[in-house]
Amino acid sequence: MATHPKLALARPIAKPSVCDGCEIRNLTFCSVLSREEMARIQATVKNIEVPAHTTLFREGDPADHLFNVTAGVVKIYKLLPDGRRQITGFLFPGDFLGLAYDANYVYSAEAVTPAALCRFSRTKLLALCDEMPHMEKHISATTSHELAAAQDQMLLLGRKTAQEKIASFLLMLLRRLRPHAEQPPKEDASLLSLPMSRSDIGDYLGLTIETVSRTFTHLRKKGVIKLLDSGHAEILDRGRLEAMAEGA
Amino acid sequence: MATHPKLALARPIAKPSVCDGCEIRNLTFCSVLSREEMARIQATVKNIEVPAHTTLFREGDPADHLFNVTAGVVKIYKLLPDGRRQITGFLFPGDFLGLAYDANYVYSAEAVTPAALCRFSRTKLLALCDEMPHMEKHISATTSHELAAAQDQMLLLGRKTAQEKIASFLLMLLRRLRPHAEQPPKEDASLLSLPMSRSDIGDYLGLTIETVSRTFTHLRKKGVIKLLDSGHAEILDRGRLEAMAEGA
DNA sequence: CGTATGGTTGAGTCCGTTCAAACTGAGTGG
DNA sequence: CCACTCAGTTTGAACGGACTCAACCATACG
Repeated sequence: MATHPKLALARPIAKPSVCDGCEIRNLTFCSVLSREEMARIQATVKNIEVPAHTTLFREGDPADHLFNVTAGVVKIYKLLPDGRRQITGFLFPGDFLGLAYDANYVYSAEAVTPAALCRFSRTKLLALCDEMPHMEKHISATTSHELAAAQDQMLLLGRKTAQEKIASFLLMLLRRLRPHAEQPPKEDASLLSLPMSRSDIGDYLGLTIETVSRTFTHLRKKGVIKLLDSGHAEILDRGRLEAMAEGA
Repeated sequence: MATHPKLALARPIAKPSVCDGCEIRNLTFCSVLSREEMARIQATVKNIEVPAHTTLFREGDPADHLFNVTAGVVKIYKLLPDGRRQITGFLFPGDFLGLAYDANYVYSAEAVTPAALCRFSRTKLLALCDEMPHMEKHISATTSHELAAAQDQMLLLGRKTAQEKIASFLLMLLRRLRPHAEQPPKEDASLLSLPMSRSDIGDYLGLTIETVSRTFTHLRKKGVIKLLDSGHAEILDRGRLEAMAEGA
């Protein structure tokens, strides 16, 4: 699969004040923090960069850390004993990561592309939450949001056809992934990068790789999308795709 | 389907101090409230009782209220335009209900059995959250819990077979539904009431009613469960069922 | 180049669906 | 008390969408 070597270097981390130059700060709970509060957070944070396919943690591991994705794409997933896998989410810059039930992670996390993350000590961040209720509020709003998204995904997994699933997936990516880079809508905003493998897409949508591939070609033949290469697509008829996603 | 006429009357509501006698208080955020805080909450709460199949609210409705289920079973679900339905959860006494994205419900809710609920004004409860951080913390912990459950359900919907789905479902009910009434484990704790219709079970598991029915009989013929009537079952071999639920 | 990995395409199969009919049990009214 | 209805459930037979198995193709890499 086409990797994205530039991504890992796209956001050089300035050592002295990591968070000041943070381009995705306004997407996270950091956006509600004052200057002093940011300083306290920064004392507990570590910026990490990982190559693609790095496992960040596994389901069942002690949940020592929480993360914010700052660059790249991360997937979270659960496994059945025989290896069947369900990807429960793709995470993009600004997304929060590390939900734990009591003290252990309830899912595994792996970098899809080269990725950068802010790593927090779980206990320290939770302690800071007690002192900064507005931050806690932001996090809990995020969790509610994720729960709503999870329910949408349940509808998709339980009741949509392969074609509807793929259409929904492409639209989700279009919403979440700013087209290619952070350039303004110069080029048509319908260009879409598919950083994850067909296998990942299948495990996210409850399909096999073959069905994913066939459905892509089917949409291509219908003239709804254009496949540039396996990692890039263009949405030719967004309205049609939106209709398909809801089964119309 | 067999309704449960006794349920609606099972918890007589004493007008003067509704919450004092609340049997499920320790299951909700009320458990962390002091006496004075309870009094403030009580001023905003209304106890409602509804017959089976009452719609509490619909997806898209203005989210004016939040609810705690105090008796009975409630289902929450989402619909596709053509009527396909995904039930995203069954709620039991103690469960919290009413997640809203901005100001509108993101799912519909309907009583499965006769049910009783505490109804809160959303704005008032959110205001009280600001003053009672421990209550807010409890609610947000609940939301995290629900998110973890939602991810389990995604694994089920995306990757499990019909048999594994039904096995998982029965075990979920066994965990959530105290066998029959609130009597201590006098009778064997493997008795299970199935208050929802086959259609509800199907829409919860991403199956048709026929497949649900067939899978039940299949499990019966295997000797894993016993079907008393369409609304009651007995788990004969829990270990086997647990193995089946995970695909072993 | 040859090899490897991931993606596409084809053929055949199967699990769950669809369509259809029979059954069950609760409620109703003669 | 029984006949009748009706909604929900069960069972049967046939179908089909997605899966499995397998071959082929494209791009990356040593």
